[in-house]
Amino acid sequence: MSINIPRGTQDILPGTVEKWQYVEQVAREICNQYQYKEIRTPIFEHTELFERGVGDTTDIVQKEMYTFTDRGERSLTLRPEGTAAVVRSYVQHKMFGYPDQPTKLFYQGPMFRYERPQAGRFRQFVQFGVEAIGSEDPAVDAEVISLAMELYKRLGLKEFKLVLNSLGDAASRASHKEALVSHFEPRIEEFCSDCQTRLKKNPLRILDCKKDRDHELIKTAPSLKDYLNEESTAYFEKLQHYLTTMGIDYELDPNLVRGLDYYNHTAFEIMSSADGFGAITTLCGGGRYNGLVEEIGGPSSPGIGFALSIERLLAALEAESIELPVTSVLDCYFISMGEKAKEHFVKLTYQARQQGLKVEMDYKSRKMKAQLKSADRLQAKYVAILGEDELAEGIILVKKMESGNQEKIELDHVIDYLKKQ
RNA sequence: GCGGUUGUGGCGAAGUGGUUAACGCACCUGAUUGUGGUUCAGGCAUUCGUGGGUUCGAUUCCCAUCAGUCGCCCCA
Repeated sequence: MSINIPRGTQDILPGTVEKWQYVEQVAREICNQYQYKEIRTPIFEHTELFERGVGDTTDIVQKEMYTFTDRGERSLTLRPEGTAAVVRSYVQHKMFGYPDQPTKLFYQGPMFRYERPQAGRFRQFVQFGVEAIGSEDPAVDAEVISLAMELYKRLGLKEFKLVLNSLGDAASRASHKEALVSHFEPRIEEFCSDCQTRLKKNPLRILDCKKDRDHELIKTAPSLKDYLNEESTAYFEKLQHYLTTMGIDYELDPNLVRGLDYYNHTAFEIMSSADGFGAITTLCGGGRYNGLVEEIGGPSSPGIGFALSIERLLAALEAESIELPVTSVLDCYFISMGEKAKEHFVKLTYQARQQGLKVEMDYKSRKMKAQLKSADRLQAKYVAILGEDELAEGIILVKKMESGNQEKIELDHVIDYLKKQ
């Protein structure tokens, strides 16, 4: 029995990998324009980092981490998200002391969560994310959000929307949570079993429940908005003002909550609204985390960032039938008839490639017809045919595939000829 | 962690309790001693995810298990 790929992971094969490369390239271009610099951190960290950074009450930490003990008895964890590690690095390398704050970073790489896979969800998935640490200014929030929106826009996506909310500061959040619990608790048995567990874990989620959405208590529930203090409200309004002046449309959703503990103030999601997209519509999630740097052991530094999944991005492109410009053509396919010609091509393909040409040859001594078929499949612009007769004459037949026109070229001049085309 | 659904060649996909497991695509070979995307002919699964059971006999029935897929929880 052969061994298969682990559950929830995927091989990205030629034919698909080009799409990934294209998306990654566009993301890098945008980051360069926005002046976000790439950071690469390990794919595993001390388990404690995520327990403290992500929050040990979250589902991620409680049941989704790939945690293992190494030979030195250290508890390590395959990173389930990127922000904690970036912040760890920010603190460890004292980036808060760098000139030109905020520190603007981006990362891209695999993340790992032990979950049941489904459409848009994997155990290993690739996130692209940015973090801007060291400034608490709604203009930075606006910049970060606009960066994410720009990526989808540049790739040609149309059916997506920005959803925005403010969670306020920690105090606002806590008092709202308390209010929610005392609002629902007396009659919680009227709600579904999910909501009953939500009451203790994350009461805000009850507002979101699909089953209980018509319950009167949901309509009369205390709104987070009413628990935002003056500062939080002003911050949120300023951000909205900036987005409006940038021409970025958004939708306010008071029930938008992010799953990780570290968020406060700005929370946002970019969601696909394309038909036929799976149940999971979130393409990108992000928000502000003003307490996180301190939590990780650094000086109090406010930050904001987002993470998006390349898998979901590609799925969204697919749902909208958007083709990325990734086709590749071959300059020339070398067709050999006979052993001598093939031997000559071993040298010729090498030389052609040194000259910057993209060429291929046959390695299976197939019939000319089969070789021409390959040339066709590889979208070769030209084909160069060499057999006993040509070798004797010192020439080679160069055929333009599109027109079918064919001419004799001196064997020593093929590369030059091809380069001029 | 829970639930639905599927599992036959490289891919797609029929099928039946019983001597030889359709078909399509792809691929290879030949018709055409050296010219592509057309045509025609031929080739390509000791085998129907895996293990066990029922049976004279199972790819077809039953059980288990694994995997894919979709959904719930939650999230990117």
